[in-house]
Amino acid sequence: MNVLSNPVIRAQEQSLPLCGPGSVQDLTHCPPGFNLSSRLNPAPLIGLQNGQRSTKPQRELSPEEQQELRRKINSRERKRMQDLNIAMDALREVMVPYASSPASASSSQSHQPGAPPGRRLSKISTLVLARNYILLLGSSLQEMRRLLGEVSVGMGVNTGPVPRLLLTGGWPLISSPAKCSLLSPDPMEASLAPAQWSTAGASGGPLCPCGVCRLPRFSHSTPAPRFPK
DNA sequence: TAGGCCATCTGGTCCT
DNA sequence: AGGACCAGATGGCCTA
Repeated sequence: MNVLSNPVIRAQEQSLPLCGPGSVQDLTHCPPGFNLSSRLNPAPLIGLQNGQRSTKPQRELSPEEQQELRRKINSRERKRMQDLNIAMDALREVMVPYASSPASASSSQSHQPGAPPGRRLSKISTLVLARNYILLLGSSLQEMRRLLGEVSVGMGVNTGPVPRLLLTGGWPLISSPAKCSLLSPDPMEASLAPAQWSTAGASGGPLCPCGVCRLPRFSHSTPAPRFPK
């Protein structure tokens, strides 16, 4: 989203009231009886008897101070989310080559002017894709270790030039249970054939039914060089 | 028009 | 006390 075009942010920068008359903030964000004062200085917290949480009386803030504090908190949270999005974009940038893009293009979704056509990966797609890619790399590493071990034994060589790290194993494969196959693919199965991401629209492949990842299932295509040059 | 995705606000909780 | 983190709520935008 274009930050500069966001009315709320504009209001923030212009110190417009978030709620109440003249506010650009939607009224639904300001429920009936909205009272910033009561929010920043809440009445005795639910579940805490006799205000056990704070023994010190909260300093009473003037409405202006409350607004200023709220603006400050909002700004911090906005910054935090923007930093998170920057990191997500960096990850997305790395993962995009490994995801096939649908035919449809979205100008607003492709936030980069020179970005290739196609929809950009959603956040959850980026994360799931990255996770599976990491697992795939781990599987490849394991297989490579195995092959190197076979070669070493076949040649009657102990370890030779083979890096110890490769032979010692210890790749931190994730073994925690997950709801869907995409979120917990069998690493070895994933290593058997190169995985290819497909889209439901393009390939007709079934979407994952778990409702969490909302991504197409892995589909194995014809073997391709595992380490293309 | 429904659903997906997203940004933002907000209050609560935990940590330093 | 202040900041970081989190989750729920909400509205906007876009696509099928």
